[in-house]
Amino acid sequence: MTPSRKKPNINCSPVDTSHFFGFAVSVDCVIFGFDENVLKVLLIKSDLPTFQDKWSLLGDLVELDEDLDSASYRVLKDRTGLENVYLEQVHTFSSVGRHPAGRVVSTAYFSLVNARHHQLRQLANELHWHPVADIQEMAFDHMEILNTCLAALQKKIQEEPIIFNLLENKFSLRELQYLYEAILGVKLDRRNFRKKLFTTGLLVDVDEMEENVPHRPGKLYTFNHGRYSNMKKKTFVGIDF
Amino acid sequence: MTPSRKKPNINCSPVDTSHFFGFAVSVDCVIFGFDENVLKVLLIKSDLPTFQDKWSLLGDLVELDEDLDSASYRVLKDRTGLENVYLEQVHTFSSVGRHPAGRVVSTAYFSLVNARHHQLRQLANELHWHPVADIQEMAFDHMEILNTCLAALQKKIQEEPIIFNLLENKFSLRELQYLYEAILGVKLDRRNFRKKLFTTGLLVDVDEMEENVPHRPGKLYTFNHGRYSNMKKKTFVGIDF
DNA sequence: GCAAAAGTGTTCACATTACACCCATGG
DNA sequence: CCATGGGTGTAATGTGAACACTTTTGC
Repeated sequence: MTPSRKKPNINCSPVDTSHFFGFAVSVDCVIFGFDENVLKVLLIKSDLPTFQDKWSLLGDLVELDEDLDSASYRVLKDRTGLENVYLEQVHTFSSVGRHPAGRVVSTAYFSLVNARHHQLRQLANELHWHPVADIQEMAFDHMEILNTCLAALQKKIQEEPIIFNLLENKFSLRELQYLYEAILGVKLDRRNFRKKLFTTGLLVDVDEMEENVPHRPGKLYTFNHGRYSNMKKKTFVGIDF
Repeated sequence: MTPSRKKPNINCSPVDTSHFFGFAVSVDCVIFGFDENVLKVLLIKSDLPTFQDKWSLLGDLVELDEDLDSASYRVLKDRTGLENVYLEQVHTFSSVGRHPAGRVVSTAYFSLVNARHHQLRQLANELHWHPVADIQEMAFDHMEILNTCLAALQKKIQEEPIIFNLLENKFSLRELQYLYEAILGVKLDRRNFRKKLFTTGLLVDVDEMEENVPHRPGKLYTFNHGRYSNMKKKTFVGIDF
């Protein structure tokens, strides 16, 4: 390869760069959901000969007139039917041989959706929820992408209260605690958990109880979006365990 | 745009994707240094007509046979002459109109170098260190990239001891404290700072003193790489203020 | 001797942890 | 009445923040 210092630089001088415009760019979405007290991810089966019958993340090529965030939202909307979902860019994967179709650089996003509140579209290719803990092998470099996004999720839920995107609008403290435990892979003390969550001031008691549970019903809460927006302006909101 | 659900998907089915291979991919490196008790960043002047005389980050187009990390290392080596520098991918920027030469998606990295221990190469285009705090305007979307990378640096130095990459091999506690203060934009209590740093066990007293300082010389320390590697295996090393 | 920074401990407030019993509901 | 989880408080420990004086060197 020609040393770049002998070559004009794209940020610096006008130059014929046509030979560089040979990349495709894609997004891959790690769509997390929570169901049956287990953290799940939405996967599809690959038909590519190279990865016959391996599971793959949901992704797509980015159009030439589209940015990465828009492409991710598009994938999410097309696959889950949901809009206004939580979506966060994590990392860009660029190994030279990572895609058999050619030089495809892919930016990974994770998103958090309510696994019960959406209808899966395009049920072809066996679009399904899979328990994250059970996944051992995937197509492309998607196992690495999944692991990277899971680590990002674990870190992020201890910094900001994005976890509520995975729950119904109303939820019990038990559901919330099981969700934290499922994502972090730890057991938490119930009393300390309740104390900490209440002191954040981010839970609103909606004065309703669980129904149809085979035990004493718990209170239901919603996430206080308004209060969180105010807090964010001033300082970060840590929820550490 | 055609809804993607009517279109074969790159992760799923073989498909003619040639019309997507029209992107260029670049890297932009936010190269941080510390000198005169000020956090600085290495910039170059742009010759592009659109951004005449604006300052720009160091970046380059990625070759078709090169991944993003390699491209960043190449830029760094070419510009600073340094190898084995700390380099970390931060975010990928993809606004449709962000580069006048065409559709260029750029992945931002920050890197930490010792601003005194390298020789600037390619002194054309006024390659120079600039105090981060003084920068108001830049070419392209580089102001946004710089701000994003600075925020990433601020966060990261409170999670892992990467900050030592900005100092000489031997440093005084005062230099280290001033560096934390410069990056975080806060004042720290000297006694508490020393206490905290010593309890990490990451400082080795090299039994030398500062020389040629107009005041009582302080002890010099080095960063305990070996101990840090061991700690990393077990748990993360937080340095919070 | 003066200016400048090195070096050094204690106290207080707050946050985190560990831990056990009674209560409400469904079956 | 039994199984299941809901709901509650306190004591001990650890962590972060605030704070002042003496010492060493160069000039």
